[in-house]
Amino acid sequence: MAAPSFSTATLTPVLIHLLRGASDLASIAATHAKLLKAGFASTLASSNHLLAAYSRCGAMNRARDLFDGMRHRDVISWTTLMSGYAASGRPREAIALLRVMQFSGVQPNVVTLSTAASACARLADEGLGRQVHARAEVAGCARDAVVATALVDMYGKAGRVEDSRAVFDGMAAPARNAVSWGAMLAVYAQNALGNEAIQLFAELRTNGGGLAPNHFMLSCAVSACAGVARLSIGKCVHGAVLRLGHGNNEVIAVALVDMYSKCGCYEYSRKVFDRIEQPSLIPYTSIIVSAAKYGLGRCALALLGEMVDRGVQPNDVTLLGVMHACSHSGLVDTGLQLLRSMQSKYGLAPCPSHYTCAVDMLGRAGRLDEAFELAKEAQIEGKEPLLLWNSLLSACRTHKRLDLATLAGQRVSEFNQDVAGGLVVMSNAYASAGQTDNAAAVWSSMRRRGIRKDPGCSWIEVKDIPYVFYAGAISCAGARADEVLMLLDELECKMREKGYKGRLGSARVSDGHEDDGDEGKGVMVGVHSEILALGFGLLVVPKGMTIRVMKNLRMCSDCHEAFKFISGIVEREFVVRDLNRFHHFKMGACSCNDYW
DNA sequence: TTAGGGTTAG
Repeated sequence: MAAPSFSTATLTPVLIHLLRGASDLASIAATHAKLLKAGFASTLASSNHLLAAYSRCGAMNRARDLFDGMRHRDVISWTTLMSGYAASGRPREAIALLRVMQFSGVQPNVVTLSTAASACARLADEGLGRQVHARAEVAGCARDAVVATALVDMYGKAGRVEDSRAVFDGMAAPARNAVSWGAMLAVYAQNALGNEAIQLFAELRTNGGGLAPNHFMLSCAVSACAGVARLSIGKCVHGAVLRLGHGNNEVIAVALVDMYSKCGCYEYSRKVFDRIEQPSLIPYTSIIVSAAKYGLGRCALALLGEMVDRGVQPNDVTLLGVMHACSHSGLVDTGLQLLRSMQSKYGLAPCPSHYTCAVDMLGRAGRLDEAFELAKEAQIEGKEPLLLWNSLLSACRTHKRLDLATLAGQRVSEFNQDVAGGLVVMSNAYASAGQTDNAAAVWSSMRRRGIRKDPGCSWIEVKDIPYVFYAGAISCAGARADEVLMLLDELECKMREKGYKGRLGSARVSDGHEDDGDEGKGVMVGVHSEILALGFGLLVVPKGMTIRVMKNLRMCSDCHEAFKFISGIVEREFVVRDLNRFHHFKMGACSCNDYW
């Protein structure tokens, strides 16, 4: 019997099959050598297979050499190389190839253009993205499901949400599939437009042609609820997650941990986390960051220990979370130790944000000279030092160290970008020290320079509807506005009897955390937004239920005191989420023990 | 048949 003989015609498919399964450079190179030996390496199809294989394992230099040596290249060769560059973190080179390709007379197809759009998304480059969009229009494929979805994602990553939506709306209904819906949801969620995301998620039911939410859409929906702290909707989505069988999906679980934490329910976060079987880096980081927001420093430290014991390496975000937890629970020296040991213990160099956290921690503990030394030591470049000096400035104000405030204020004013926050703090430092002329000068300089600060606002969700309050503006309470003001008036009297020294509302030099409220139609000019939200909550949230107030800025110390008093007087529990953390008020005290 | 789209911590 004759020995089996393989012709090159049968050998090539075998080798190509080998290439497809190969993920390491060595085996790809070996197959490449065999193809060369068989004399088939230079056919277009084999070369394309080799290109794909090298690209898949990230060997872009090998792929490029091969590509440069090819006698003929078709649209697949070009697209394969583009895709390889985009996937290996070199999206700019991918886009550059698109130009050369067209120059060499090869026309891009839908695959090329979707690859190009996704490369632009990685760059978050709107200008390049628009060029790709225009090419897709010219080629007549801008409404192709994949191209359009990549464009939706691209505009979203570049922060152009309306353009994303226009592309999404321009897709013919049959072209819209689960991926395009998911992409649009992600755009809203990633651009802090949680309410729009929630609305789109609801639209899926009516206009989605029977599409069921998949794990992508669910994680986006949960994350959208987290962003706008919509607890009741978040719980509904959680229900859908369980019903649809995604209870064991780690990505969704992380989104849920984050959502419950941002909605003021740490216990639920913890429950969701505890159900994750082998939590990896991101779940651990997420629960640590949650614990930090609730001032659970020891708990965060325990979680860090647990993850290290399980062989999960923390990263810079994890350690920042632990430092915040230390900061929010008064474990100042433990937090500093962590900063000092992160390089030796975890191989991570401290980032500007770690220094900022440490400086903030020392500043709030009144250790201002140490904070100053650390701030000087931190060799930080770029935008970050603004935050660092700003936080120090704030601490100088609290602890009435005008000597250091002036120094920090100088550093803050060296930054030309986004100075509003810093100037407000500077003005408050003057005001606290009784230098009202200087305080007013800073304000007028801000007005002259057209610098505005985001207005402070607080909101409360009642029966799925968010009510947003601004300082001094009670109109959001609608017909109950007068009742709210009367209630607050009455509460203020009772608080005074119990020793409250602050003022719920009155005309005064702004303490800066809110500055441009209404002129005040009611009796309380200048009353802070969280007080109004609380007053409204006391009227409409049934007794026995916790009142949850969200705020976009840090709570001021006056309001914090007021909330403590009120919780004792009305015997109710309040949870306030401010910019940094949660405060749980109960029986006249706050869970933060006045660290914030 | 070798190339394409969406998710989680800060």
